[in-house]
Amino acid sequence: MVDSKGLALGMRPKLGERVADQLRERIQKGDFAPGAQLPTESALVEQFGVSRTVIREAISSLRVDGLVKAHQGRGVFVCEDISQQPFRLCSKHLNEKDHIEQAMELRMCMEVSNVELAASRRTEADIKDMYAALDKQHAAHLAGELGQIEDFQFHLAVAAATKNSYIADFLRFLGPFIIPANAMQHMDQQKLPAYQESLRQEHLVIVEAIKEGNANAAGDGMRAHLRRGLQINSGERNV
Amino acid sequence: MVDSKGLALGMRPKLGERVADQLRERIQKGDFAPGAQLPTESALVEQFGVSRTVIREAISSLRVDGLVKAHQGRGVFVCEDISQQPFRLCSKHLNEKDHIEQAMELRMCMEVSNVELAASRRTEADIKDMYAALDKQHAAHLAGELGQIEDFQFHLAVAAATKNSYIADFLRFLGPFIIPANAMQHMDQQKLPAYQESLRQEHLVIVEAIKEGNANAAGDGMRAHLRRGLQINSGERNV
DNA sequence: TGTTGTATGTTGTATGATGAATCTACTAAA
DNA sequence: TTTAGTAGATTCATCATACAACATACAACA
Repeated sequence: MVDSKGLALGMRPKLGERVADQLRERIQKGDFAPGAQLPTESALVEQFGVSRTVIREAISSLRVDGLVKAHQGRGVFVCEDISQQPFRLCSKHLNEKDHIEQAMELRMCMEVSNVELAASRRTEADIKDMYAALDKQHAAHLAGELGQIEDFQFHLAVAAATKNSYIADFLRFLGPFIIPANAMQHMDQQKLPAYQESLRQEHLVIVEAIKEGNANAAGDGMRAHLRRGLQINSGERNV
Repeated sequence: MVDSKGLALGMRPKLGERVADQLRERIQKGDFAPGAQLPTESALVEQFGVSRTVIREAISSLRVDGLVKAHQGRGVFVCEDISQQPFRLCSKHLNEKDHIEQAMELRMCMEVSNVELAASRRTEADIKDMYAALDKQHAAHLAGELGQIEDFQFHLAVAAATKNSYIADFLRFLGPFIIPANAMQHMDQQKLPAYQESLRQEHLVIVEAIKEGNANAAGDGMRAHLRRGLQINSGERNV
């Protein structure tokens, strides 16, 4: 213990997180090699001057992150392969604009290839799902809504046609980063219907290409579709 | 409390994880809507019949996963946007073969598009980095090593040339899923040098295309390169 | 030699208490 | 009535302690 109030650490945010960050850092710096045992909880209690509750909270974080593995009766060990570490799009180091642009670009990379795969593997049911999503989006547009959710559902239907669950999962993961970036909500109300109609046409081009099994055309369509969305978002708000 | 031994839950793995899984399920099922408050710790203690320690451990997991946010003095709330949820390739539902294939395919989708971006944005320094990685790989081959790490370094250098940190991060994330899948370690020692030389040629084709800014050629080269790796891994072990 | 018991150390779980942040309801003043 | 302020209740954060479950090493024994 450092003092009666508590803290060798500063304590602004939760103590457990601060301890977790420090341990994470030491692990990634190689201070604790893969496979090595971390100091015991009681040792960490002394080192950090916090209670065992906090230490356990910190180690719990590292465990969820797949960085360490705890064994009852033995100790806590750094994972040999950190392959279980999750992927995050942390926007800490980037400003909002770059964050959205890079996330969109990541999505574009994925989807252009996806749609090519989808074109070679789609079934009749997949095509039907895509049209169904487009119909729902159209209905949303007619109802005066933006239809962003339905738009995304279409892209998910394309991803599903790849028959690769990881691809669909990844697009689902990217979803929340993309949807709020859509510039439609800032768009001139006058121009909205025309924009929505052009969206629909782009989508239809993509579906047709997938239906025909034309991977190149599908890829080109998707690239053009997303690139236009990217441009609208990045430079031309309120045009 | 259910009985003196402790368990309304079964308890084989850690109690905290079981509670966390149940809560996660209820959240994703919509039982607790986004923004809604979870039952208080003491309420959960009664519901699950476990101690506060376990409940807090479970909530800690959900917090690290970005599913909930705890506020001192107010309660624990389901996140409005779950956009902070990390992405994982969990192989639970897939057998090992499908897992590797789908992960490889995900990588292929990414890299084919990456390399096209890289071809349009690369600087002299990027090209230099790529050649440096290839040289190291060649040296490793000559030293009788597999050079898988160096191989991956080359691909990271390509990703870096996109100037999009998320793309590079994502490839780094995929790395551990890919590297152990490489079939080189199962390959006939006689054929290894020839295989390594062909790898080198494929890599060189890609670099040349990037250098010339030829996105199509770079994409084709990468696609061919990775597709061959996929085939070797999937069907032709120990040939 | 091979097996069993025991001691010790580690994480997992339970429990009670205190502190800090927040919310609610009530009171007092304008 | 409206507003500001205060007191109390609620809730999570942290601390401290104790015991249970498990792993390991080693001594005791057949």
